[in-house]
Amino acid sequence: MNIELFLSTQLSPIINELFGLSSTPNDIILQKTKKEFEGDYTLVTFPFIKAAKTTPEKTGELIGEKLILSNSLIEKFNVVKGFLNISLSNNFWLSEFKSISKDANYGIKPYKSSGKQIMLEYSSPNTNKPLHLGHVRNNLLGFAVASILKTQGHDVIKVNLVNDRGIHICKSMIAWKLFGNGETPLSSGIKGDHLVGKYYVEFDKAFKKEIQTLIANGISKEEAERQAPIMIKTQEMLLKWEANDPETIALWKMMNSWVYDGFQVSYKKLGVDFDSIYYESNTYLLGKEIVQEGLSKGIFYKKDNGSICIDLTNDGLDEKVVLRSDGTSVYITQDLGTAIERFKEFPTINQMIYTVGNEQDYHFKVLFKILSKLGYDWADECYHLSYGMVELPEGKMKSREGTVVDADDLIDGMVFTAKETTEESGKVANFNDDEKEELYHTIGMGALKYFILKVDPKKKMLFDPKESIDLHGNTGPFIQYAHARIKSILRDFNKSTESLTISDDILLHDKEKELIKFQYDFPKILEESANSFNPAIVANYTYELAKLFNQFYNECSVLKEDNQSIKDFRIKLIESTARIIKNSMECLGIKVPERM
RNA sequence: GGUCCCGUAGCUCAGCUGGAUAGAGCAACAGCCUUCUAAGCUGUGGGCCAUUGGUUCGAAUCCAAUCGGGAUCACCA
Repeated sequence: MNIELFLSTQLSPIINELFGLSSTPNDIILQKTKKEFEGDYTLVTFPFIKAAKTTPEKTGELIGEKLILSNSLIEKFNVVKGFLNISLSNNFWLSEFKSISKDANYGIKPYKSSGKQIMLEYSSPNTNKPLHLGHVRNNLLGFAVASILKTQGHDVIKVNLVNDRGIHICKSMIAWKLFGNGETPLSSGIKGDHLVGKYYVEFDKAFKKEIQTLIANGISKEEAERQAPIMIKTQEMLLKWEANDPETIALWKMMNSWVYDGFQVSYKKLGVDFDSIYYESNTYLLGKEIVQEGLSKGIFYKKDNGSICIDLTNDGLDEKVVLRSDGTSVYITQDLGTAIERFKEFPTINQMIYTVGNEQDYHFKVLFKILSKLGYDWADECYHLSYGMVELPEGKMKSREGTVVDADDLIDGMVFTAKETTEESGKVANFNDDEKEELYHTIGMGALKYFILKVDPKKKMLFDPKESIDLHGNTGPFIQYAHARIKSILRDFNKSTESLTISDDILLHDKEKELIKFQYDFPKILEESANSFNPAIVANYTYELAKLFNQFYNECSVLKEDNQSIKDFRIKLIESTARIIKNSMECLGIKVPERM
């Protein structure tokens, strides 16, 4: 039952009758009663006191007295200033719980039941360096949002557009050629993406050195950046690549394959996956015809120097080049082409989501605006899932300067911390080695994923490498622990929970009632989280649920409860708590252990 | 300079479609394991919600200005 709707349907006629108003149930806004007051839902009566021509207290009393007579589910009320606190009956909550308990997928709509198909792009790494903490946020966010959208019955297609070509890729290639001495992942024992990343840094070092030499010879900084021999060689390499030079292509393929092998390992550790992977080397020429189309429609115009532009100044944006004067593509050219191509390839998709950092907010504004001007009505269905940067105490991470938190190091470090803490606790004595390894990974990744996903994606977040990610308090392992505790009780119970029935005459303990009320909210939480593309809502909800369980656990015994019907009910209650914890953590890509 | 985002406890974050005395966690301090897993529970201290105005019965929340931080405005991606 939708409780708010039920209550406002009761309330609306009462208010109309009492005060001569003409409200509809939709106008009646209820909120959950704050913990420190008695009640389940609260109506704020301030808006009615003018019509009621009396005090807020009296207004609440008048409404409350009528309300309580209207339906037996409404048990009692109290008034504090302008707040009418309404309590629903014990039986009402019990019967709500019965339907929650019965539904193994409570809150989760059947897959593909909405009829909506959504393509979600995320990850989209460059193949010149390993993944760092910023990419980790992108990957976890994209994966989580996709999972959450699935709970709403949407068909979600996860895609990865790999940035595998361009001048930055050539930088690693040229540095390897110059300084690598044939080093390979096999010969060096270095993970492929890290090896390529090493040469990306090498390039930057050599480049800077050359610039300094040139500047010492009296050349300006800008000129030096252009004249640096290694930069010239890199540009030549890019031209060769575009001309399909066999030797260059072979080098490019070899180094990229190293990177893919490396990424594969990292993706597996992160637990993310894709339905399809695109490569920019296949798509970078897309979009040129679109430019011609826009030109003939008069949406774009050619400047004197031959470049093609669009004027967006009337839309609060600037003039934007969509094709260079030499006829080559810019970044937005291929994004236009890729978008149009995707809607051709998947004519049934209703929405396209791009998981990309907020430093590209402007780019996506321009992209969607241009698509709209070109007459593609689905442009309105394109959404930039923009997330804040991960910053270190000293500021932004920079790959070239090596001031990044490496993804693999971070993951391995978390798993190690989990191992240390677990071993210290002495709780894994009867685990075999495989089970131990799996548990350490589950806990370590749970801590890392939760740490990242609990913060609002839109906001930038701070990570201090000196302070390791916590395993206590508002953390992933806290939630995992609550789950493991429940599973431990259910194991000790050692009977099927299937046949247990929930009695109608149980007087609910405060914590039991809170747990039911909280579980009742789960579908709305998923919906809200999906609508706002915000996994943090699910994360924080799950933490609150786990905390509530811990409080319950502390105050109420399950297995040692003498009253059989209360005991059965509690078994059902914790079972459904565990299920919701598991399902919501799954939305975040976090596993929950059976024991820890 | 234009545009956009952000300033909440010492630190990391919730709360922001306006509502009651602004919440968690970490860190600090004090309690709770012969009782279903103490990665837990309970309590204490800690706040001019950046500042100033405005709208409102009511503002951390909405509006404006100011100060502070960041991003972006490439024929880079």
